[in-house]
Amino acid sequence: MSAPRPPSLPCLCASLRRTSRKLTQIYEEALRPVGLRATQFTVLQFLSLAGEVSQLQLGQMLAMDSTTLTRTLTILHRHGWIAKHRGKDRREWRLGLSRSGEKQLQNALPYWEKLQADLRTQLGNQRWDQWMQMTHDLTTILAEATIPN
Amino acid sequence: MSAPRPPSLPCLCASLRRTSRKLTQIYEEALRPVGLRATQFTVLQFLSLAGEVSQLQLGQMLAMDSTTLTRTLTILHRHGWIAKHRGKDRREWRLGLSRSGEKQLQNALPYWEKLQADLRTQLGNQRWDQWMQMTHDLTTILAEATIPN
DNA sequence: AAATATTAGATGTATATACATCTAATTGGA
DNA sequence: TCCAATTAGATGTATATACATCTAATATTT
Repeated sequence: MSAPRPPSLPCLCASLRRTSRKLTQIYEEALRPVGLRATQFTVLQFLSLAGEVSQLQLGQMLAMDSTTLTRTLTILHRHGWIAKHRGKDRREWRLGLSRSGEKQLQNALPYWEKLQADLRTQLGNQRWDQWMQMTHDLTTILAEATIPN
Repeated sequence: MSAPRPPSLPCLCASLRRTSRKLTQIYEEALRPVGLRATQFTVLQFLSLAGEVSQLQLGQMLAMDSTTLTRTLTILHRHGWIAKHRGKDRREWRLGLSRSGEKQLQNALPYWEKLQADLRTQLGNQRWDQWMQMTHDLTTILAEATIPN
């Protein structure tokens, strides 16, 4: 028995969150063998690409509240995957990947790359590219938008 | 000082989740006056539109694990917004809105409608419609997709 | 420089989310 | 009918997420 087709939802937030849940389930299944959750993989990969940043900067770039990052970083640090030291401003953390964190990211990358490739095939190049572009665009627009009260 | 532009992310999941976080923050701010979280509003609105469904069906249509719904429904029921009774199959719940739940949804709708309208303006009709379509489409594709191991 | 305001991150709390496992009810077979 | 297998939802646990509030450090004002 196949699942019923998902109904369309009138709320953009509801519709996007539903897609996000579904996609996250798929990515987390793929990353389960390496023991990374979607958010954890995202932080590791981002630090690898962006180099050293503060917690606040990391939060801004991922549209994640800084206090949310406190919890995520605690988990990653507990595993030994994060290198952190105080900045010139001693309130802030300068964050990067530890040696072990680089290693863990390398462990995860093959699973991630395979899934990305499989999804690209499923969606077709055009739709895949459109999604990559549109998610980035909307994030940018929302970051700059002034929503009236 | 304006926030730095969000960098593009190579991971579809990361990019979509970032958009989802940002959009959720905006919707939750708009719904705060009525005391509803995004997920809670979604469930109330969905039940209003779909009528009586079981917990499992609700979960399938929202791409939400049934055990996640147990927690969300507990909260909504505590507020008195959910009507539930056992189905012919006595393991399942038949779920609907209570009188008070209808009322609460009505309270929320003006805030939701205003935000939807404001966002439609910000994005432009074309991009808005594209988003409504693409989120629905991707959810459908992912629900039917067979991702290789 | 001293007092005040602001800022970075931590902590308390509530909800969101899903997996593993459990219980109770139902279904399918022998 | 009786038993095994399946199924709906509940519960335990871990993480994700953000707001309100707190502390310590920095920046601003007088």
